[in-house]
Amino acid sequence: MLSQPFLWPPTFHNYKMVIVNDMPELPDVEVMRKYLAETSLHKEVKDVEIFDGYVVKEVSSDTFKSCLTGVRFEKAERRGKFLEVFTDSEYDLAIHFGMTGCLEYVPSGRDYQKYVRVAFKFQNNYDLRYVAKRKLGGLYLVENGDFNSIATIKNMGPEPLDPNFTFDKFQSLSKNRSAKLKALFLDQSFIAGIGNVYADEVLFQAGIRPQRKISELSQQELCNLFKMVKYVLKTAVHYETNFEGLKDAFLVPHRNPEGTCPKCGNSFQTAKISSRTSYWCEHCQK
DNA sequence: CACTCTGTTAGGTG
DNA sequence: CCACCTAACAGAGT
Repeated sequence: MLSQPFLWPPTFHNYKMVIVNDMPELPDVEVMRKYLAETSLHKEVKDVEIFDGYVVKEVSSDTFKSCLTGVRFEKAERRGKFLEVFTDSEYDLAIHFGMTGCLEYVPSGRDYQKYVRVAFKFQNNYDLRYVAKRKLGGLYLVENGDFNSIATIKNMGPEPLDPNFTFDKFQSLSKNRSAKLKALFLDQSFIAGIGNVYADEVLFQAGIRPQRKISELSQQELCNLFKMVKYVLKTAVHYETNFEGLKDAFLVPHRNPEGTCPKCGNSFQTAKISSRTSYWCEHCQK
């Protein structure tokens, strides 16, 4: 998503599509949530077209289609990297975008782009289409708002931007954890919604290298790390993950092999940590 | 052709 | 049983 600047910002009212190219994490899913809420609520779903049943999880395509035909989407919430769509029926919908998923709201007659997997066709002759190049995400049918029937959601750690997620909670979660910080932030059962890119960003803003362990941080470092979790995600949501607003102070827009640190100008270090590529600044992160 | 990218989980180890 | 680690998968891009 972050590497598609020419399509930003998404325009809700003339229904320009939201394209997520890569790596939807909490802020990206939040953009998608707003997009769905702006475009797709309170309209009857006349039909559900499933082009690739692989992305429909846990129930058959037929069940999925028949349970959601005739409903209206009433509310869109987010839990970690999941979008939770409440309908006016006993069935609700959860959407995970995997690595490459996105949504587009377009007139029903518009040609299908190559990777449309499912289309919800509304009464007003517009579609909400789930588009995904790689099929790592999926659509889940849940009953009576019980999103905890999805194991990943059930096991999720706290929602980082929830005001109830306080430093005390963060500190107690951090006790007895010996994994590298990078691996810890990738763990959705530790804190929900952070992925490879924003894990690097949080550690960059906190000035802490990804290989370190949470048990060896000073109280001041731990406190700062907690603040940066909130700050980074809040800022990315504020700018709707648009690079322009982030490029002067954030690592993310420069997170590529040629990129340099926006604070000191040095090249980034990269390494595989927890089998994921990490970027960090040797000078700014200790 | 070999290998990259990442979110999630399965499976192994201690 | 849990914390942790690694491999595997999806597939187009390099």
